[in-house]
Amino acid sequence: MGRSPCCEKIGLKKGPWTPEEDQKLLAYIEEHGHGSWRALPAKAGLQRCGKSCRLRWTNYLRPDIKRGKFSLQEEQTIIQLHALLGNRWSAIATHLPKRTDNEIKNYWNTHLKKRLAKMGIDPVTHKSISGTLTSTGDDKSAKAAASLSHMAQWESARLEAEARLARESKVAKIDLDSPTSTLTFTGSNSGMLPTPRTNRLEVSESNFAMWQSDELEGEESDWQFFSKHQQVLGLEGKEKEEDFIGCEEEWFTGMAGVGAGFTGMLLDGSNEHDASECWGESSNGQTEHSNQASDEEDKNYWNGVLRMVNSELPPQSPPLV
DNA sequence: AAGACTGCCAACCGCCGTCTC
DNA sequence: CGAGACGGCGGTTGGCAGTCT
Repeated sequence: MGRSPCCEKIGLKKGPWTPEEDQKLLAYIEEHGHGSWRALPAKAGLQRCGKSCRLRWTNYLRPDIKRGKFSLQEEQTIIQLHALLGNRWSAIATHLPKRTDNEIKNYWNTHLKKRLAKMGIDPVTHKSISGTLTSTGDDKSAKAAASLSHMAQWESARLEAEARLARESKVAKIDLDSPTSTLTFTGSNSGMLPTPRTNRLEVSESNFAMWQSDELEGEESDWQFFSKHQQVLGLEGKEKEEDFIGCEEEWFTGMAGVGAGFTGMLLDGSNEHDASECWGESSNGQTEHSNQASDEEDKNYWNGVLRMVNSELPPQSPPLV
């Protein structure tokens, strides 16, 4: 037997919201807070499903929503985070203050995805569709893909731990618009909260163990990858974060090809010529040069991603030089 | 001028994880 | 411990507006 519908369908309005409905919802939430969404429509005098009210509020009426055109900086952020996280719009939205996951999702589907596809880049994998990346004669792309996957897993684990902590510390009213992002492993400190001072996420031993146990079912290299960085992640302080970035040097060199500056090329001018240059697809024997250039771009690119994800820097700070 | 086509985005749908009893 | 309630998330759709023919 399936779940009962979230609300009685009969008599409930659907479709676009009228200004009057918006006003009612807004007024009610401003005065009482949303409380239980299911109970809200009746209390607010709305012929709507609670779910519909929640959606309207979170995607449109909330006062801290920024509407309108996405800036170049925001586009960069979306593309870079999508490369890391995939279609995890809510996670991406946490790094874009005042933007909703729905808006980001729409923007990706209607603009960015098409732009990538037009340039011959698979919007899902962020790799060249033509396969040029995997036919460069070395295993860089394979490494890169693996590394990207690792990063995604790593970030996923972080987000899960973050969400968990947010739940555990609801009373502490963590500001969800300021996502924690730098992992710090602690000892047996299961209830530890992120400290307001550093805005760091501290992963308790239990959370970490849970993640680890999941990983055990995967490739050993997954765990090795994480372990390798754990030492650095466990350290505190900005100088250690720099150590971490530095330690990524080796990893970055394996990243050549994946996302090789495509953010820049997307934003600077979305034509195939640019794409070819950035992807080192030129057929005139300048591959060596463009590989070097793209190595450098990769470092900048992924440094940007890491810095953004590890939001020691403000989310709006330029990830690319 | 009008019908066809396309792009965009607000809103809906259904699934999933967590909470509560 | 299991079932139902609830909120959140991502995929999809419907309708409007703009553009093309």
